[in-house]
Amino acid sequence: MMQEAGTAETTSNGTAKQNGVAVEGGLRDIRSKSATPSSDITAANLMTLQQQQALQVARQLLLKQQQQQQQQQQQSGAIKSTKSSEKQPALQVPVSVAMMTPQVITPQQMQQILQQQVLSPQQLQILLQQQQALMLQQQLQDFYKKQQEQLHLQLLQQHHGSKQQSKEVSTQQLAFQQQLLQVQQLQQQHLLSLQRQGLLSIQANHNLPLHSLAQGVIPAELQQLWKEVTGTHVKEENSGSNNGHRGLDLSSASPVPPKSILLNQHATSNGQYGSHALKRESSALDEHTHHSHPLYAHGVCKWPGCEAVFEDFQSFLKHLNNEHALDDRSTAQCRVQMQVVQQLELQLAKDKERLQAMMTHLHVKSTEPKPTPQPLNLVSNATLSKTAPGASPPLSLPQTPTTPTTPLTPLSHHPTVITPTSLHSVGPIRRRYSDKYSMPISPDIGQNKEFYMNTDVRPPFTYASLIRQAILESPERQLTLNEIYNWFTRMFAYFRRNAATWKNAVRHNLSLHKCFVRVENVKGAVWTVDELEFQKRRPQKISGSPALVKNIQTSLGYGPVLPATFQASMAENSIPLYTTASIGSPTLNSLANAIREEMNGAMDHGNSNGSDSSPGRSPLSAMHHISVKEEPLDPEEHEGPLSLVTANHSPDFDHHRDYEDDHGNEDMLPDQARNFYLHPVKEPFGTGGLLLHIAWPGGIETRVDTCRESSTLI
DNA sequence: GGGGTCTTAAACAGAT
DNA sequence: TATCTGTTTAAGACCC
Repeated sequence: MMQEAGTAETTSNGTAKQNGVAVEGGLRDIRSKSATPSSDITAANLMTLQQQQALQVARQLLLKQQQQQQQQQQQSGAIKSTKSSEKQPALQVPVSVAMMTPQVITPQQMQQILQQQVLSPQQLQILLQQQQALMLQQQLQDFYKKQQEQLHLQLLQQHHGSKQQSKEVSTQQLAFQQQLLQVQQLQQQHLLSLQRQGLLSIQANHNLPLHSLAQGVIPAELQQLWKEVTGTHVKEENSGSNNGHRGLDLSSASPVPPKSILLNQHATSNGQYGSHALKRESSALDEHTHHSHPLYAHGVCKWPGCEAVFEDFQSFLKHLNNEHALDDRSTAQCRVQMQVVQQLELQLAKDKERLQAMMTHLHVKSTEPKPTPQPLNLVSNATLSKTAPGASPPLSLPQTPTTPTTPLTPLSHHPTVITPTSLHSVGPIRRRYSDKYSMPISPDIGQNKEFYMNTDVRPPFTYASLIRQAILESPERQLTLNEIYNWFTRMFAYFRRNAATWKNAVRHNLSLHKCFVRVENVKGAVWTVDELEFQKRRPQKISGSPALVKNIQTSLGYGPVLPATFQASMAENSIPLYTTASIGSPTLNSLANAIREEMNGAMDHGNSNGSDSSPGRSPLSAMHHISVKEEPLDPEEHEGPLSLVTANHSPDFDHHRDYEDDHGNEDMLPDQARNFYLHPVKEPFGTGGLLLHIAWPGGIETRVDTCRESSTLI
């Protein structure tokens, strides 16, 4: 145990820390080490180009602002203090210029200038794109117009009121500072309020799949951005630029995102935020009185990147006021946090919309009255008759394969009604393994690879299945123990922590299951999968008992939803049980999905009999509309691009369903098909493919090579 | 309630 | 000696 703990420290890439920064940093490290290329490279490059363009625009605006500011200085005769300007770092000049120039600038320009101060071009590019989506820019413009007019008036008054330039400059600066401070304080109040909301939001959604942000600014990038920002200011502090009075330090006046923008940012995703801002302020004060603070938990300061430990709440408050006071550093941190929250909210809004559409879609489907709920030639009409008409098997967890915000894996038992609650069972909560039995592990991993890689969610597979998958994915179908470890950590964020636990479990499973064979190799001992042994367990117990079915499903990876009738059908048809081995191969293609779909169709029947032995379904089936229809199938009834009537030649298995490839593949199988039978003839350890012979009416056969993802007429 | 499966924890031994 | 690897046992949870 102690040894394993040590292993955890050395093999988890330092991700044992639960704070976001550490975790994300670890993820990034792992990603960079992973040989798997990112699928977002093209999109990322495109985004980078767009961001660079935006950056150029921002820089041009900065130059214009500088030029205009210089011209205005000459015209007004105002003497700027060269001393003060020289003091400011080059990067801060645009900010000061932007704030001090009594010229009206657009909110976009303002924001660009503001952010130019503390963020790198890449960071700025990201932020710029997000800022451009804001809607209350006109209000901001008006706000700043007024502020700048006041500043300008004050400047002129002070300018004419004094004849001594040095004194004039100092007076101007003081006025500027006062005005800026006033504006900043107003903005900061809103900023902190919103930032606090953002923190609460993040804490409340601690298990939010971070991968969901892959489409936008991924957390890792934000964390990196955050680190850079923090690092920048740490350097500034170390260089002594901070005078110790951060709250009043205007030497490097860093503007705060305008409050109107801040409000808008939340209003875009939640219209209640703005209206409740004051309430939250007051509630926050109440919380303070009870020694509860959103930025304080378990004696640790929750300010991003801080994590300072305090013995009591008062110390924390003191720390908060001193270390996180109103200054450019804090505002920059707030901006970053704001972006994080905004991204989360945007992503959440997208996913909510998607979820709503999916639920609506599935609700319509599930409530559609089936013309005839029972297919022909069903083996178990008695069991099927238990299914009420129209009570098609509910789809447990609908998700789109393109955005694995949550895994495409049904983690809960079939809910009668799909509710958001039923969909929120994602998380490290240990699920009963009957769920896992139903997982076709390879397709699921394929569909949810990004999700599992980036989200600390326990994969719904058994250790044995995962080990087998790891070994089968290897080129030589053999891995050392350490390589298996690496596969686990590479493929699943969940296994990047608690290494002592799961590594022990891996070793335990390797030793326990006969299907894992240890082979002495040149480079040491490697583990292989004895597929026959892996499959043998199933026929050994084939006796029609539930245990048999469960074992079959476990071995197949299709779970207990696979009805015994279909197993019997497979046995009769001499369909090798290693069919799924090819499915588990990297060459999985859409036709393998067809096989799964076929099985899922059978599963549907199994589910419809009300048996408790069907708690889960393939995640793919969850994405497809599957329904039982009476033959002949009316093409008009089909909503999907592909209408396939299948009638297994087995007398024990005959069902009809709609089929729609999850990739929209319409030409996979002709809809005139009346009979087809899976005839896998390949060996699973060969090319990893699967040959299927599909017999069509009229003696036409289609041979499908899953390796080549092609089909040819014979 | 019993059997089976799976996870987790732990102890132990041999190899490196 | 420390760590890794592999085996084994036990307990508990869950499902049928």
